[in-house]
Order: sequence, then C-alpha cells, then structure tokens
Amino acid sequence: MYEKLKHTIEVYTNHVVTDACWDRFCGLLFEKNFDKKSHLTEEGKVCTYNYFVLSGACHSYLTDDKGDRHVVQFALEGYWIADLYSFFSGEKALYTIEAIEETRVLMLNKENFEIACRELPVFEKYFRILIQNAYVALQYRLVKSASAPAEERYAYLMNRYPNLIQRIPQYLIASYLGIQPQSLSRIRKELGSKR
Amino acid sequence: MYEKLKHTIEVYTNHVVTDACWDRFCGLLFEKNFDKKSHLTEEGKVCTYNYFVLSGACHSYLTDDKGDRHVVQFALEGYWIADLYSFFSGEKALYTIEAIEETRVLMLNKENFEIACRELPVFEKYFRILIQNAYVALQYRLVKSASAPAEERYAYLMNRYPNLIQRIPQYLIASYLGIQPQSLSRIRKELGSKR
DNA sequence: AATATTTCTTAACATAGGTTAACTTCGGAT
DNA sequence: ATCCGAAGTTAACCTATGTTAAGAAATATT
Repeated sequence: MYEKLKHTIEVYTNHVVTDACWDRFCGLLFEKNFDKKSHLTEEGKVCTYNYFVLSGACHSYLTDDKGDRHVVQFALEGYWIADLYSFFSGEKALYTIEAIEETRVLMLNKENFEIACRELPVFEKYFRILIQNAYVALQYRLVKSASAPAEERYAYLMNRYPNLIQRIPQYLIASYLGIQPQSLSRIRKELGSKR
Repeated sequence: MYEKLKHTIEVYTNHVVTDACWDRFCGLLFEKNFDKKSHLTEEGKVCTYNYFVLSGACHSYLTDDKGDRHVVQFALEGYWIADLYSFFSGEKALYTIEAIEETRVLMLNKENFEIACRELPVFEKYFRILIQNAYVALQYRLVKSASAPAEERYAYLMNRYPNLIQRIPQYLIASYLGIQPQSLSRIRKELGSKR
C-alpha cells in the first residue's frame, strides 16, 4: 500500500523500510477525498494535518491586507502540503489550502506525526531531508524573485515543471510568480513571439 | 561549554541533553576565527561545513549572471549558516558566506553531522525543528516580498531585528530586501519624515 | 592629520510590472 | 444547444523601483 511513498522514503533516507515499520506508519494515516475548489484547511483555523497528495492537485495561499491572494505552494501527486507553522505550533493558520482538481490525500495529524518521529527514526530522517530540500529550493526561489525578471522565472518554471503549466490555471501561476495575471499574459505573448 | 547552544537544543527538542551526549556532540565540532570580510566558504567550492556563529556576524550571498550580489541570509550570534544544498549534496556551492565583522564559529562537517544525527536522536530532532522553523519563516518572507512594498518589509525588519539594522551595513540590508541601496536610502528618508 | 576607500545620499530619468477596464474565449450548468 | 460565470487577453495609463551619476559622509590606511 502506498508503495510510491514508501519507495520515496527509502530513496531519501537510504534505509530499507521493513514491512512492520511500514504497517505501523500506514496505521497513522488516513485517506480522504476533496472536491475541486474545496478547502483542505483554512486561514484562521488550526492546520491539524500534513497532507500527502495521492492524486489531483492543490495549492496553499495567503490573503493579504488588501484581500489579494498569494500562492505559496503547489502540490501535485507525491507532494506534501500543509501550513507547517500552524501544524507545528498549534496556532491559527495563515494559509488556506484549496484543491485545484478533485484531490485524494493521505492525512497525518500532529500526534501521529510525533509518534512516527519517535518510533520510526527512518521517518524523522525522511522528514528532515524532505524539509531540507524544500528549504534549499525555497531560498533559491526567493533570490530569483529578486534577481530575475518575471519572464525568466516563468520560463524556468515552464522548463522545470511543464506538467504544472498544463494543469494549473494561469492566474494561480501568476500569483505563484508574484505577478498579476495580466502581466503573465503579456509575458506569454512576448515569449511566444520570440520563436 | 557552549552552554547557550546546549540550552537552545534542550528548548527546541524539549529533551534534556545528558553530559555524555553533550560531550560527544562537542567532540564533533571545532572552533575557528574569521577576519572581517574573509570567506567562510565560497561559490563554486563545496560547502563542507555547517557553521554556528559564536560571536560576530556573517551573511551568505549569491552572485547572479549580471554579477550582482543578493544576500540570502544573515547570521548573528546563535545562528547556523551554510550553503545547505552544497553541504548535503556535496555539489558546488551557489552561495558565498562572508564575515561582516570578525567572527568566531563552530564548524560541523557532514560526516560529523551524520554521526550526530545517527547517534544522538536529540540532535536530529533539533535540526529538523530548526529547519522547519527556517522554512516557515522563509515562506513568509517570500510571500511578503511579492505582496508588501519594500518600505513595509524594511519597517518589519527594523521592528523584528533592530540589532541587525544597527550592525549590518545598509547595502547588505537593501540586498536582503531585494532592492537597491539607493532605494533603501529613499525609503529611510520617507520613513524618517513620517514621524 | 591627511588621504584613500567604502558607504550612504540625492536627484533625474527609465522601465517592469501594477491598475483599470473592456473584450474574448472557454467550460460547466441548465 | 444556449447561457452564464470564470479565466484569459489586450491596451492605456500609473507607480515603485531600477539606473546612472555625482557629491557627501564615514571608515580605514598611510
């Protein structure tokens, strides 16, 4: 069950996950379906779960003082998503997580997360590495958002995650890039005419 | 020895660190001094160490295609700093880490980092939480860089880390905020006239 | 103390991206 | 098949920040 996740854990940690260990871990999870446009978790409420996307796609966003939304993260199949600040601290979430398509997820609450970390060292290691990688990627994204024009950032995204561009509406991609949909439209036009 | 670091680990993990455990950990570290403006590690070379700042201040930066530098992170006393991508992957570093003042650091190389994670679960937990927090803060910084004008980002920094503003040259702060020093100057002038 | 170097400030001008608004296209609901 | 709301495009105009350049202030070096 959930062979793909198991395999990822083995690759990340470079440890074999025994059947007993995996059964224990699976016992801490449960599965749920979310309709398109429904919220897995909402700003202002505690984000009780860390979500692993089995199928579908979703995104987290923050609503600023002016009421504008800003996409923080996308999660397609195989990604984890949560408002980690809220998840770990138990404080109100800043982000809302919304399904872009109909989405099936595994849910891991904090108690079970901590049980997993305590009982299954391989999981703590997996999660440390997962977040290390996410941190490194995010740092790079931040530097690029200051140093590279939007056109370059979009082109990079297109190359790196072509499937994302296919499946995710443009206004969400624009938001993720930190620009307005109109600007993305303009950029796409310019990129198109360049070849 | 290094009581402050030990204490932080205990607070973060909510575990007591035994003397034996602490001695073992300290045996994995060594201390070094860096002159002002000297490089702890450089772009293009492997970042072999994770650095814990005992005193002084330093920053990591990336040099873009145009040759412009972009500050990624500051580290005052009590902070860790490294090019984590390079540190973990063994690939060439993207960032240079430079001392802003004369700086004394603890250095932890990757082998010892992994020994610590393996032998001392409290350390793996500490480091997971450390990077979780860093990740959460970074996500927020990224969203703000898209949603809030530079003036607001600077004001926030001033409130949150007033000591940083004192000690770090303005052109580095500007770079960290993703703007030119001239723009920061203009912003400071406007903020000044507002009260 | 005098000089050189680095950092900070100011100002004029340029530009990427934001804003507003109108129009088009598309996909789901009836 | 038709309608309606949501998503995408286009264009004119605006604004925050970048760019260039020069001078002032602070800091380091002799």
